[in-house]
Amino acid sequence: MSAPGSTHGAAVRRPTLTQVAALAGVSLKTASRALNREPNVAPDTGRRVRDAADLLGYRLNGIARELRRGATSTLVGLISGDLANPFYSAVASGIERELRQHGLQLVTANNDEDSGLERHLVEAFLERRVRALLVVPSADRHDYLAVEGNRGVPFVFVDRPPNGVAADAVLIDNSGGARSAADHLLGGGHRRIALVADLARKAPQRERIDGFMASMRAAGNTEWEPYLRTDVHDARRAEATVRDLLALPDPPTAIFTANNRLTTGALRALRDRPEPPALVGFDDFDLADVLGTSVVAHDATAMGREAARLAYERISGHTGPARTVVISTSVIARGSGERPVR
Amino acid sequence: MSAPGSTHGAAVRRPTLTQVAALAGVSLKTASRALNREPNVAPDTGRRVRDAADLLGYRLNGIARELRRGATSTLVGLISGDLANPFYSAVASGIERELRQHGLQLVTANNDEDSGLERHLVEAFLERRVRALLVVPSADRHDYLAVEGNRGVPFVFVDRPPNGVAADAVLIDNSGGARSAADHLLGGGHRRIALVADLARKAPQRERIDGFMASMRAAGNTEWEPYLRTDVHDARRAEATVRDLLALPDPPTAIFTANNRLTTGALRALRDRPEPPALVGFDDFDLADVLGTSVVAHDATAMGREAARLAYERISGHTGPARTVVISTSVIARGSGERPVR
DNA sequence: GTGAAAGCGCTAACAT
DNA sequence: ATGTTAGCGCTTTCAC
Repeated sequence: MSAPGSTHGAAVRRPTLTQVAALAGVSLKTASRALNREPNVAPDTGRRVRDAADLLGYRLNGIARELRRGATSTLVGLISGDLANPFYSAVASGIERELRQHGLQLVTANNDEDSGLERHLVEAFLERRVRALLVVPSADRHDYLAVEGNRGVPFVFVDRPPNGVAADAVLIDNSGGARSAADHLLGGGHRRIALVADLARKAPQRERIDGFMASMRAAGNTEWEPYLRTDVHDARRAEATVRDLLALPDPPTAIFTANNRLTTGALRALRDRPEPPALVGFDDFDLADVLGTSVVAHDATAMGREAARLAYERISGHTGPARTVVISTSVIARGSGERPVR
Repeated sequence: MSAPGSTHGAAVRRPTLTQVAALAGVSLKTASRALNREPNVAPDTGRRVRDAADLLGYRLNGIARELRRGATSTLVGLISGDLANPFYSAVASGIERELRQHGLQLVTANNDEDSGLERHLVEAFLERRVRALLVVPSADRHDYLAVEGNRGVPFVFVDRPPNGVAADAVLIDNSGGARSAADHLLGGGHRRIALVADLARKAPQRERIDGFMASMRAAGNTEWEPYLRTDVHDARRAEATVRDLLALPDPPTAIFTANNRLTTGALRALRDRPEPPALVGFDDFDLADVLGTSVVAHDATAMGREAARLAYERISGHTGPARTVVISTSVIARGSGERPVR
């Protein structure tokens, strides 16, 4: 026996509009009109229909409605890395807020940084007839999307540019951000500056590396070269990498970490060091202020919001060439990046 | 003129199964069988159909399929607070991973801590015929859900218990966690212990407050009483509250903050203090190790995973009384909670 | 191994 | 102001 209010009685088939109409003593279409608050329904009829609906516990079948209205849902898909990474969750949060304003809902999926899975997810979303698809792509090429865009499903690339297909994108000024970090450290008199970066084949990392190098070149500095470390993919390896750097005979006097995970690892390695090197990290993070960590900051939530906005404009019928929105960066000096050369 | 590979040509209506069948020269049903890899299709026929589908850029219409199959989607809804809060995003990440194993997809929505909006979102999800609904509820009562559960949509409450309706739930051992934090501080010799808590009307906070008080009572300690601060709802107010506490004539020698946001605020207030009080925070967080912050930890991702598991069992037909899974906590000593009494 | 007909629950078009 | 008919794109009978 179920307790009163139990949510676990036997599943009862949901009532349909036909049943509501029958109970209210009106035709199907009248019931539809009444529940959708369309004009041309007598107030009394409307009330009778709504009472019948309440009595039966009727709830509109969105699937049937969507099929009839043209097989297009109110869903927008987001394919990204793990939401447990604060960068992705900040992006998702920005997207969700923007979409909600337009009555759209966000469906999220994690690509596990696997391009095969990513493609599979794209297909699944398209089958579900999402109105738009936002992707923080893991795949290196996206040719297979070209045919889709022409079928009216707008794509927006987030954080990483499209490759092999023209599509809207929202990107961070990676190169500029990296240059300003590098200049910041050069300005402090540093010459032996280490760069710890993630997978160099991903565009954002490549741009950060290139930006950093451009600054060094402009300053006529080549002393940084022995301290370049790329393809460091998680915090643990970043920690080990930084420890190794500091154990060198001529250790770097400053370190630039190219994303939030790497900064975390570096902070662990620098912990308890009496005379830590200067440190600037790409991506701001919670408690960076308390830790006194200087960063290249940007607004990930705004990035999500802009991506959702671009998608919404396409959904609303905007046509025209692909657009790219660039999110600016700024150096926030909190101490770690201003440590003197030792 | 669109560039080749442009995603923004005119929207072309998607081909239907009927068109694929016509092109392949078979009947609608045979095409359906072939694409769904059902038995009883000649290999050659199957190939012809799939070629036709590729040629047309056919993609199954999931909406039509779902309608025909009984108007139930492969979506599972999650209604929670802002994903920008790492607690919620960790929960979402755990849910998403678990659901994916079963071919289900996660749809997220933010309730903005507003019970009216929450109810609206519940209705929207039900209209979309989600298979299950996971909620970190903001509303205080959930009676209105009772009628829904009986219609076969399983509800799982996450982090906060259902009130007014029987439903599955995944909860943290808030009381036990708070007691162990309190005991930890008492064990360090502290007597004037401040408790900084969020909205006391939310169950998790109330339980943490009650657990803390129970420990104090058991230890015969009443000295903490002047230092109780509740309804501190964000990091900024937590920072101010802690500053105020420390400015008292007899400041507390230890502080217990009842969630991650409040701990963040407290850390800001304690920053640069020469002799900070002891601090233990509820909820673990990134970089707590670097900051040396002692916490009551629990596994938010596991919480999401358990919630998804409960939901999936209901979806798969499990009936029976509502179950509650309790996620255990543990104190992680990192220094801040072990500071001596001064 | 293949096909014809019916219908999921709703809304659009066209009566009345 | 209300009702009738048709049909969205698919899967499910049931027949061949």
